[in-house]
Amino acid sequence: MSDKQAENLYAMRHSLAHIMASAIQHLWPDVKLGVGPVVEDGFYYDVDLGDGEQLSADDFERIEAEMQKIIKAAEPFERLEMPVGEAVAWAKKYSQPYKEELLNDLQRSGTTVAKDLDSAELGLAAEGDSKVEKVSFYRNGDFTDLCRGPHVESTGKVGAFKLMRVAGAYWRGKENNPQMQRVYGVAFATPKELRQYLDMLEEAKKRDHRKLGQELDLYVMSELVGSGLPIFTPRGTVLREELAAFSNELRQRYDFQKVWTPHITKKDLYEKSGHWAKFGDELFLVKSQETSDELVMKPMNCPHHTRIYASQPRSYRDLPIRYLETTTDYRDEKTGELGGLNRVRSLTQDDSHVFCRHDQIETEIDQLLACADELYATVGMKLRVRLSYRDESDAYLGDKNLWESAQKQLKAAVVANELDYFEQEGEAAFYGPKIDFMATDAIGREHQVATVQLDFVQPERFGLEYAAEDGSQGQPVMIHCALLGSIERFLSVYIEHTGGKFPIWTAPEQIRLISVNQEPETLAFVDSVVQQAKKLRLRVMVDNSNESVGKKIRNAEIWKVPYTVVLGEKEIAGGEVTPRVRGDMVVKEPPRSYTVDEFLKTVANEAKSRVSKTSL
RNA sequence: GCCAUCUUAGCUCAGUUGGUAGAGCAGCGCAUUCGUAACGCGCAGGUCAGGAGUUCGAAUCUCCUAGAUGGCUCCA
Repeated sequence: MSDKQAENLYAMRHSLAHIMASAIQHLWPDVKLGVGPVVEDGFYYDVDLGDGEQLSADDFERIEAEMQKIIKAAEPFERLEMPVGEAVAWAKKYSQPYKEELLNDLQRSGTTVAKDLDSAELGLAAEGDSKVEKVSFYRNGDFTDLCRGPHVESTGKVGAFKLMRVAGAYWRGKENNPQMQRVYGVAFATPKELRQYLDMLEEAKKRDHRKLGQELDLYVMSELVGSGLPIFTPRGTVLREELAAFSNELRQRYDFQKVWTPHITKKDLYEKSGHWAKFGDELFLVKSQETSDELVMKPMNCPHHTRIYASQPRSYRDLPIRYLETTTDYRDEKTGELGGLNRVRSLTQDDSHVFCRHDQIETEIDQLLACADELYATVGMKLRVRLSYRDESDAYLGDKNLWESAQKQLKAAVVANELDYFEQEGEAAFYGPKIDFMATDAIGREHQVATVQLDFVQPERFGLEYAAEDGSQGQPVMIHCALLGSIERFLSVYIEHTGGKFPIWTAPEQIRLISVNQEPETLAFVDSVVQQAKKLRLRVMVDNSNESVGKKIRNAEIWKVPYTVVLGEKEIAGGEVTPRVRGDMVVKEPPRSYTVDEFLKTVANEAKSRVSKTSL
């Protein structure tokens, strides 16, 4: 899309927000309007119908019909400006208290907007940081709204749209503000693009990891266990363990050592690290019935790893020291935030911590970037990174100058590795800046996955030291890294990315053997193949049920098994098999026969080399 | 945590204005012994999420609780 097209699409979406607000105002004349910005794929408008009246999806048809009327009328968008004071009077006159509040803030702060407001998002009027004197309005037909534009020429030129959903949203995103109703719409320049977008949503629905998780028997939830606490079945556990093993293997190439830490600890550990002050209300508390100890479930692992480091005097020669632990943490997330595997209360991290000297930071980060690169190339997801910096708030610990240099070092590493990156303030951890990896899945959605974090704060708080070359005491730097992130979240992404069609190396079931009949000779032959496969550590399952071959093939397809092999008289006689290959893996046609040994060894090699296509 | 919607058999879903629950698949049994996406017949399976209320009568109406979904807020 050219810049010009993008601008035009933006104006269309923005104009649609106005048209929707206008339509809602026609239908509910007393509506109080909030803000109506453009968002990814569309727009929304926050409205308050008053008296607690609620919109529902059932109202969309009426609203859309009213919007179509406005569109048909092709009302021109007119821009008008007025001094802020006059604008406040306007808001009062039309009893628009939310607009009035925005305008008052605008006037009072003297700059574009109060700090918590993003003028672009709010569609606000002023530009630059200079004192605001005038604000702009846009008018179409009988509807006028505070807005900085731009808009399309007339309501007739807004492309194709669809109202999608309505949801509660706090006024200005503040939890204690009144809750308004946010009506979302998607919009595109042409009906065809809208269609494509809706098709993508359909596809996403088909791939939903919660749906596939059930269909493919990967994990279950139980009300007896609690929300946000997924339980992994044998199949799901294979996925978890294969992925974790790969993540570990990558780092073990760089001499990371596995460690192990308990899941509960005294809260003193987190008071020292600084986590208690920041996340105390999201920790699970554990009470000892024996002593007066107040324990907590660990929400992360870095403070534990500092205990291993600190357990011995360290020399500059010992560094870097690299610990690796794949372990489960527990966080008491708010119930409304839980969903599938994406956000859980028991999350497993493939966590690692490097303790190193300042002059080793660059090499260490390079190695971790290489690990992330290889992992995501293997699973077939494109990466870009977000450099997550601090902002000016007081949410961060440690010396500001150290932060500055840490942020610079992260950026330098990212640039040196020629990674596609963007920078964002306010996304850092409280103890240091991060490189956050964003992976794009098979249907174009981006997810946050791996992370590399630089930390000067915890070494200081824990008083970590090493004996430097000149005999003085140096302080190591910590580099946190998780390649998969949370394994649960990664799985949700991975399941949707693959659509449940897992490559050989992660497939819970790699080969399904189907017996043509239940004669003893057939079953014996099937069993001999199973024994050979097991020797090669292949995950093989047998379907010798009393069903038709067609039915059994169908089942194997439904379970998305990579290789399905029918075994009967022909195979027994010839000792050769003709594997049926799952559609997405095929690179060449037609299939041919292989000796059982040749077939199994090929599959074992594919698993070992983590390929996604078949070499058969 | 907040707002909205939802919860009927293992799964996917029917269930008309309140009159006491139904299908397909899966499961089990019988029959069949089958060649690359569904053979047939039969059987069993539900405190309609849980609780309280309104009513002669509640899957259906009201309230509470739990869980799920979509958002908001948050994410070490």
